[in-house]
Amino acid sequence: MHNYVLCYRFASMNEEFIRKWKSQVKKGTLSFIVLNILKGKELYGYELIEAVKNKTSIEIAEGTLYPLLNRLKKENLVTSKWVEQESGIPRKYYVLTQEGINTIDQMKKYWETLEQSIKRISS
Amino acid sequence: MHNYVLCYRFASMNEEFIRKWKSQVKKGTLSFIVLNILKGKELYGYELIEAVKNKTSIEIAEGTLYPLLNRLKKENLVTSKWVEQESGIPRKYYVLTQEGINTIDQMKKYWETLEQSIKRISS
DNA sequence: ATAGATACATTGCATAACTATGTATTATGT
DNA sequence: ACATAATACATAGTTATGCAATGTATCTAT
Repeated sequence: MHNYVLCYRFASMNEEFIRKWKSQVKKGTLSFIVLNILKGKELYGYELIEAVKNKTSIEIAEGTLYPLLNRLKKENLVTSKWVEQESGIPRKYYVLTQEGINTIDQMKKYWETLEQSIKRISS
Repeated sequence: MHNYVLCYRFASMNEEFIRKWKSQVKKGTLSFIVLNILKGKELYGYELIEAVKNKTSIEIAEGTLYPLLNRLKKENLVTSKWVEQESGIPRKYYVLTQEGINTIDQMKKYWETLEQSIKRISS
């Protein structure tokens, strides 16, 4: 009985660590992912959550995305425009700026170096 | 004159964004990197800073590494042992635990999925 | 002797993901 | 008709972690 309890505790500790780790990995990668998705086409916030999930299996909360989009806007990497709908709530579409495009290029360079380094040491 | 000043400001804003972004990318990747380096052999703290720099070009501050190693220790992913030197300050060597090895495997699976997703959307 | 490298460690700040919560509209099921 | 879920925006507070700054102590080279 004691053993079962202990096993459960160790297992959940590890899952907890992995859960927190995945959350930390998102810091930084998420802005890179969102900018890359916006490179293809203009999307609105709620749609972006679905797009990120479909393209990367990463599930993000609304409380994560909206502040992120506001930061990107503040940094002049994206702009936004309200678009009225025939029915329903208006949508705020996000558009990459030229500075945003330049920034993605710099991010990509760093990411590729990092990715290859990690591939070397983790194989 | 004004133009020069403006250009400089825009450039530095972007560099500042990239600098902060790189720092964010480290959150999460760094623990994965350190664990992977320790998989090969036991290292002490100061040596790890050099190893990370050599293998990934990532420069980390001591104020980053030592708290990180303490967290990994607290999570039972590594243990440490003091090793006296013939001359000089004793070194604290870090050793992967079995739980640490298991955790790396789980991290690796997540990382590879993420890496491939990002490769798809960023190319 | 003084500077710099080696080797450990902690404190406080900034950043960003996440949970919880809030508002408002539309669609769906019973 | 009414409740529930989905759509669509947003913010406040909590938590985790990188980093600059600072501190202690030893060894080496000039």
